[in-house]
Amino acid sequence: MPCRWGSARIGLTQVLPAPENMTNQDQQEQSNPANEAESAAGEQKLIEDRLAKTAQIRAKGLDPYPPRYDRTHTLVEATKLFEYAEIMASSGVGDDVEHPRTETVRIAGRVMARRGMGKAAFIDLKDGHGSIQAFARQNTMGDDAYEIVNLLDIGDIIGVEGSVIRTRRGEVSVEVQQVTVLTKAMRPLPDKWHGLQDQEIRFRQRYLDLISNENAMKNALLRSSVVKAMRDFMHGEGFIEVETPILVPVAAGAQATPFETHHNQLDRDLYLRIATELYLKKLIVGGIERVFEIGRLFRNEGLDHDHNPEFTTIESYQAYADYNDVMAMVENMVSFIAKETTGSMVLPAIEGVRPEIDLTPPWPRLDLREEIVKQTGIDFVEVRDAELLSDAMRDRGIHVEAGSAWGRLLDKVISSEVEPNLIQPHFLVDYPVEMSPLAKHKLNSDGIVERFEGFVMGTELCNAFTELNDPVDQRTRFEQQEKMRLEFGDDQADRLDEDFLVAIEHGMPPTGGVGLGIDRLAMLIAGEESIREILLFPAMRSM
RNA sequence: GACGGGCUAGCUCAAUUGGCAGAGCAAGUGACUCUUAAUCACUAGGUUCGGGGUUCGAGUCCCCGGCCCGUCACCA
Repeated sequence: MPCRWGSARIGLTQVLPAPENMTNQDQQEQSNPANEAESAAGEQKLIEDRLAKTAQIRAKGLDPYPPRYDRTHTLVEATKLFEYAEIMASSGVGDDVEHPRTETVRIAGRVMARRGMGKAAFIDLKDGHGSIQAFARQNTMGDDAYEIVNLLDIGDIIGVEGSVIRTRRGEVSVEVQQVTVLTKAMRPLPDKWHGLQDQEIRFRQRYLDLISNENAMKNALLRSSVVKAMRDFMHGEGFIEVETPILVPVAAGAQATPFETHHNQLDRDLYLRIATELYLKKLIVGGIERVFEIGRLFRNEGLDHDHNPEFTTIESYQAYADYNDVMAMVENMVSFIAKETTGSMVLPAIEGVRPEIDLTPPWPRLDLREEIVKQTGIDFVEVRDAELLSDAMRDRGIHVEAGSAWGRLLDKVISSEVEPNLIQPHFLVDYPVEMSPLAKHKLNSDGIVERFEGFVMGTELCNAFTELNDPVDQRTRFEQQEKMRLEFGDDQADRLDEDFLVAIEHGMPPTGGVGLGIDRLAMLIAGEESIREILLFPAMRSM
C-alpha cells in the first residue's frame, strides 16, 4: 500500500505542466521524455492522456484553468427553475407549452459521468448542492464548440451555458449551448458505481470520499450544523464565546499526557493544551459571568474508534451556578442540538448499531456510588484503599493495572462495569474526591464532590462539576496530584498551575462548569461508531 | 502494546490443492444525435504492500517489516 501513493506522487512530478512559453508540442514532448514508442503504463498513462487533452484545449486558445466563472444558478436552482417553467407551461404560459424550457442559465460543476453518443453526449454534473444532467448536441453547439465535449474527462470541473429542458426520457437537463473548462483534472475519480470503498484512502484523501460518498458529505455538513446549533444555544443563554491559549506553559486542567513543543525566541518549553478549563475560570474571576470556548484539545495518547489525539470540546462556565444547573443546561443543549439538526430529540434506531435514543430532558440522574454497588457489589466508601479495591476488582474479573492509584482503579471500574450499560442518556452523579481534583466538596458528604458525567451509547459525553473555588483546598488537591505523579509514575495526573491558583486567590464566585466532546456528540447524532467518520482528517500513521 | 482479519490494474472485486494473474468500471481507437451503471467492436493497462525463504514452480506456504480494520490493553 505504501507505494500506491508514493509512486503516484512521483508520477505527478514527472508530468508537471511545462512553463507557459513552451508550445503545446514542446509540452507533450517534455511531459513524456520516454518517447512515443515506449508509452507509459497504468496510472501514469491516464495522467498523460489528460495532459494531452489539456494541451489540446490550450491549442484552441482556451485556458483550462480560468480564474472565475459567472454562474447564475446552482444545479438545484436550475432544476427548480425548470420545474417552475413546467408548471407555468401546464397552465398555458410560455412560448412552447409542449416543450417548456427556461431562460439561458450558467451552471458549474464536476463531471461525474459521461455517456457519449457520437454527435451527442450526456454529462452528469455535480456541485455542492446537487446534480443535473447536461445534454450536448453537435448541431445545437456547432462543430467547433462541440470538440470541447470530446476533451472532457470524468473529474473535470466545467461551466455550462444553456436553457433547462426535459429530455424525452424525462430527465431534467441543461441543453448545452457552450461548455467552458474551468479545471482540467489530472487524475481519475474512484469507481462511479461502487464509490470509494478503501477506508484508508477515505480517511487519508477525504476529498475523494466527499466526492464519491454521499454519507461523507452528509457527516461533514452535520458536524457543521451541530457546532452552529451549539453556538446558537449558548449565545441564547447569554454566554460569551472566547479563545484561550493553545500553547501553554503548564498542561493543566485535566488528567492526560500532553504534547510538548518549544518556542525558539523565548527559548521556552511549551505544551499543547489538554483542557481549556483553567483559562476559562480565570475569566470567571475576571467577571465574565458566562463564558464558553469551542476548541481543539490535544492529548498524547492512543487512538481508536473514539479517541483522536486532537479533538474538539466545548467548555462552559457559569458564575453562581452549581452542577445541578449545569446538568439542566447540558440536557437542554444536547436535545436542542438534536432537534435543530435532525428535527427530533429522538434519534432513530440503527439496525445492528443502536436502539432509538431519546434525548428529551430530563435525563435520569444516577448516584455513582449506588450504581457501582448495583453493578459490581463494590462500595467505594467502604473500600477506600488501593489494595482492597484491587482485590475486589480481581475477584470480579476486572483487569487491574499494577501500581495504580485508588482513583484510577475506581475509574476503571466505572468505565468497564457501569458506563457500557448507559445506552440511553444518563448522568452519573457525585464522584469521590480522589478522581476529581477540580470539583467542590459536597456538603455533608465526606470524600464526595459535586461532579457528574453524562453518558450516551455507553460512552462519556461530558464531565462537569461545581467548581472548586477555595484556593487553599485547590492548592492541596494539586499537590496531591503532583504527589501521585511521583508516587505512581502517573504522568497523566493533573498539574499544579501557580498562575491559576493566584487567580482564584483573588476570588472566583461559585461556578458550575462543563466540558463536552463535540466529536462524540456529532458521532451520536450522525449514528456513526467511529470518530474517524466525523473528523474530516483523522490522525493516521505516516506511510 | 497483544491477538485476529485484510492489502491483486486508476477504482470495485475474482483467482479451486502451490500450476499461464482475470472481470466490470475508468482509459485509448472505431461506430452511434434522447442517454442515464448507455450500447457494440477492438486495444492497452500488473514490482499481487515491501524484503527474504521453501519449491521445478508462490497472489497462494514460511519468516521479517509496513499500513488499514477489529477485539483486548492503555486512554476521558
